[in-house]
Amino acid sequence: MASELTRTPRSTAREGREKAIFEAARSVFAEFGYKGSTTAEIAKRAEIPKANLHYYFPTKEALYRAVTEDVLNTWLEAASSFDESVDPSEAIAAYVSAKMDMARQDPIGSRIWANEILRGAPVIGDFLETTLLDWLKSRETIVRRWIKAGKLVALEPRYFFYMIWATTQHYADFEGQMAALNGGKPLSDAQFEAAKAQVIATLLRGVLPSGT
Amino acid sequence: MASELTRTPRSTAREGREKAIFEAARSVFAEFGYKGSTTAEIAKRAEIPKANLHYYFPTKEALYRAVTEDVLNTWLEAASSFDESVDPSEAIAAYVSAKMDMARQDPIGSRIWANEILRGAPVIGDFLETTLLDWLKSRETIVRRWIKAGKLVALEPRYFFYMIWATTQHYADFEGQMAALNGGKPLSDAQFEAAKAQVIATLLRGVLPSGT
DNA sequence: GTCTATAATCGGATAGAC
DNA sequence: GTCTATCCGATTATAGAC
Repeated sequence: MASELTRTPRSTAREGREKAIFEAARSVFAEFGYKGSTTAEIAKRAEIPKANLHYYFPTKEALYRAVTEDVLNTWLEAASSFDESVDPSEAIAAYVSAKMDMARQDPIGSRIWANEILRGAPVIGDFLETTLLDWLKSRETIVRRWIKAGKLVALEPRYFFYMIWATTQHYADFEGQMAALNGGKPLSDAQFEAAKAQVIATLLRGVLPSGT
Repeated sequence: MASELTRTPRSTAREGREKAIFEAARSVFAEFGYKGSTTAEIAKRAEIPKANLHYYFPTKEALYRAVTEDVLNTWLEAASSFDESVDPSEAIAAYVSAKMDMARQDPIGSRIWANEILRGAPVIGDFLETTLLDWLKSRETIVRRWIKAGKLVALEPRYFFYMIWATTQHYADFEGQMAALNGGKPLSDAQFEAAKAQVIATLLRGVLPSGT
């Protein structure tokens, strides 16, 4: 019938509401952390009654876990950009660039991660000890190979990755501080691109041998 | 009398309890942020009844403000280490070293700051826009002078300071993540000193002209 | 000054009407 | 599927005994 053809399919309506709740939850969890967030505030930002939220996500923790899992998947996607080149300077530039773009496009995801670490990582602790550690170890091997080949100065790869993570995620996690120092306005696209270019340049200069 | 001489003076007893509450509050606020923290948990960690806490600090917010103000003072103390030398390489090394030591010795202070920024800096916003911005501007002037004198490569000073802040504070804010990647144990003193030396070396190499 | 008891409110979750 | 009404434990804060 007409109603069958014109109305939004049931499953799509559900997906739309779930997505609204999900996005609202992301913004609240990013701002207040798990404990400081309330289902009432999430429901308010999703513009639905609180009870309705509990219909789609039975508990606050289930909603938090769904949000967190999504953040980890996004992180892994960006991580893959490290592999796309064999030359250290290209690999590092591509990875840092991807992480900077991620900080710009999805600062909320980065903040959810930061809040989770700050409270002791009760939910993503396993991910850190397994998937993340595996990723890190395998990339450390690549970096050590570069060092042996004289393509990179001698350094402990792990602390170099920490430096990359810190610097890039700072543009997401401390966006508010940067805005306060920028006349109350977030970095413009031009400012951000300048920052990104400088971060890449300083990091590369810091680890590539002289005269490269 | 004997009791006058042997017992802890009244003011000292008060100071001791205030300090216990203060330290407990620091650890709780650092872990859960303002909203996620409860006065009950703070009282528990201070090992006093909850009502007693409210005697010394009338409200949760008053306690939070006291804790936050202390963090800002500590930050400013470390900031002064940037001035102690005129040579860029020495000034930068001294500042980064001081910030790294701060991250190691007072990670809680750094985490309180991070949590405050993550929720939009409602309490320290004024500090950021006035004192911190003034500090940053004056140091940018110094850095620009070095660049003009050929002592530093061309760069936007602000993003360089962001890089220093990000990298050093990462060792406080993401200590939990680093521990998870280090077999569940925090960085040893030796590991931390190696990281600190590498951070300084990479940053200096990244901004000093070739052959310095 | 200290602490027990409690008021007042908030927050997570559910029952049950529609 | 949706939402109003509500339960009940948690949380901030205070009153008032000691």
